[in-house]
Amino acid sequence: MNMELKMNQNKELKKVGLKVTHPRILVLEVLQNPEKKHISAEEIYRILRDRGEEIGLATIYRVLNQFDDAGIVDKHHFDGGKSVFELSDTDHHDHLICLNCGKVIEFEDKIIERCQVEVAERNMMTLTHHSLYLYGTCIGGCTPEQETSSPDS
Amino acid sequence: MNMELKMNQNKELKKVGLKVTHPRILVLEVLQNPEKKHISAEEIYRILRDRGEEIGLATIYRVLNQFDDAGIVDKHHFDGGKSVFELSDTDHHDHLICLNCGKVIEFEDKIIERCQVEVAERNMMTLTHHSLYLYGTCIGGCTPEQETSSPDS
DNA sequence: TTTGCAATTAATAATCATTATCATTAGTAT
DNA sequence: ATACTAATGATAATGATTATTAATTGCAAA
Repeated sequence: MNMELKMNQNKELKKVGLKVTHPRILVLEVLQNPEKKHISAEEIYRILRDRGEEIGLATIYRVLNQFDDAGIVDKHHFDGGKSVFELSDTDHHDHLICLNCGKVIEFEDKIIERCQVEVAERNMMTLTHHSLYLYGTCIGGCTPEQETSSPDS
Repeated sequence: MNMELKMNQNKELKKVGLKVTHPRILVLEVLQNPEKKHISAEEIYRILRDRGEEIGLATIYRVLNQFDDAGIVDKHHFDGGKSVFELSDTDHHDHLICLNCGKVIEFEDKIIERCQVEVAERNMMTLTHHSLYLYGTCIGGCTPEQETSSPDS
């Protein structure tokens, strides 16, 4: 890991009022991997342990929730049990998930966003947030166990 | 409970290839209450026990999952832990939930539906299903612990 | 109707993801 | 460097859901 990244991590943590500790840096580091932007606590734990780091699973959960509260990660509930987390440094987006290969595609749809606000207003409610997950299958086939994502519209 | 309802329940169960048993009728009965269309396994359990019925929580879960598989109920994952179930005899709809009073409003938005399909196609995927929950607060205030719902658009 | 048997049930133990506890350790402002 | 509070790791606890199992029950055939 290069120096610039570490600098950014420190600043990031200080900015949100969290002490710069080893576990927090490690978790941030894993989250910054562009090959795997959506990852569960358990997976982060495995990756770090395999790398030889001494870190507890409870700490991962604690740190992830702190990051979520601080607004630097987003927590998602895709179908199938466990939560996944992703750095929230990009703009808001929703997710499209392949049920075969697990690929996660990020997308943003202005029309959908606007309609949601309208639906809320029409029902005398103020929208605070939403959760939208689209599930489907890759056209033309795909092989299990991938993960890619790049905002799209 | 009147005779007509019981008849319908029997037919409903037979239609999907499930034997007509006491627990299944009881659960269907609770699900048919229009005052509380979205309800958790635990809540169904409490209602039936309070009514003096001898039924196990595990049975409720088993029956609800069978109903879900059979397509006669829909399972939802609103924010906050437990799943809620609802009879799927109405058309497809999504949900708008008040974070203060818990009110659940059903809505259907053709534009959102169409956009979702387009997003999937644009990304070379075939949409199989989706999960969309809007969270907000009632305009003008509301008191905790309600539940109402009626399809809207 | 009775019979026989596979499907279903109740109770309870087990599991899975996540959170709480608590004694120990480590940042950081002074 | 010191002190003091926040953070950590290990593990127990929790809450929701599922698996197990012995006993029961719906129901089709006789």
